[in-house]
Amino acid sequence: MPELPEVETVCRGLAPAMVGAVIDGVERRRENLRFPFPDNFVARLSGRRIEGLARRAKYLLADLDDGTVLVMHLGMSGSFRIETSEGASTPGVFVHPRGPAGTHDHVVFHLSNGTAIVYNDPRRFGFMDLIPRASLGEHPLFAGIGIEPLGNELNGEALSRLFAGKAAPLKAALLDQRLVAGLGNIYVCESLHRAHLSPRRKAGTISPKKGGSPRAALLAQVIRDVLEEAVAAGGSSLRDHRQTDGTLGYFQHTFRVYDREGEPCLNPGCGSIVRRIVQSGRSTFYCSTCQK
DNA sequence: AGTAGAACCTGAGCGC
DNA sequence: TGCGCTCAGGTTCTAC
Repeated sequence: MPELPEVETVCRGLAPAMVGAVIDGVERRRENLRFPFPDNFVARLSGRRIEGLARRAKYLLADLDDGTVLVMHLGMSGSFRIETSEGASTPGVFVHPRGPAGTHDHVVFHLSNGTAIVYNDPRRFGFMDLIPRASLGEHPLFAGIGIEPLGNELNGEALSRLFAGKAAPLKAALLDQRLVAGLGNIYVCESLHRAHLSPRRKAGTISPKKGGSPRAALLAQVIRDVLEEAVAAGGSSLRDHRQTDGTLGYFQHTFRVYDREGEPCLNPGCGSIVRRIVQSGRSTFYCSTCQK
């Protein structure tokens, strides 16, 4: 489910409820998600004040007042919702659309402001960890992670440098979190279509010369554009993904290729059929006429 | 160096 | 109504 824009949307939705609040208690309803919870998870969180909430790549980072960071990854199907003490009839409170209430609600943070932050994750590919702020950068999760696509580091020169000499397809290189951190299957497909670049092209060929190229600069720019537009739209709502207040993101209405196999390419004057291929075990959608 | 495949899970959608 | 199959936003491992 969540790529960078979805995690950013979740972060912005949770921040008003979480930042400044004290964690009065935590319900941890199972022993593990993708990984076991860290030792003494509940005890280490209880009584802590949340000083900030941020996103890095696809991770949510909650800064606690004891110098640790609560790290959260949503996997494929994780989502948060905010519940107030007034209950489900309160405007803005997410009511799960189907299934028995509470199914797949694995963690609940009870906050001093009366709200409960509920983590739901049917497939349980998400995980949570507690890491000292001072050593976050050296932690295996973050050491060697790639550049932030919405930060200042992403430009044509950076892409050229990162992809130089790589024989892997552009699609695989863009999905590699060690190079650029935060892109997922949807936004890679969309970005490559906008940049008119084939997902099958060798990554090293976007910039045959050192120091960048118009092609690399264009790719960097469309990645930023696509991500920023998706964040502005509140993310995509594939299947059961929703924002923290239960409303649907609507960026999926602007997909140009993703999940459009067999439908016409939307580039003006093209009209070729969008194709689906499999790369690195993932579906790739693209227009073989427009993307070279 | 790359890639294919499998693994971790549940649920939706489809053909029959 | 239900069975069996494929697919799904992520990541990480093994085996060629």
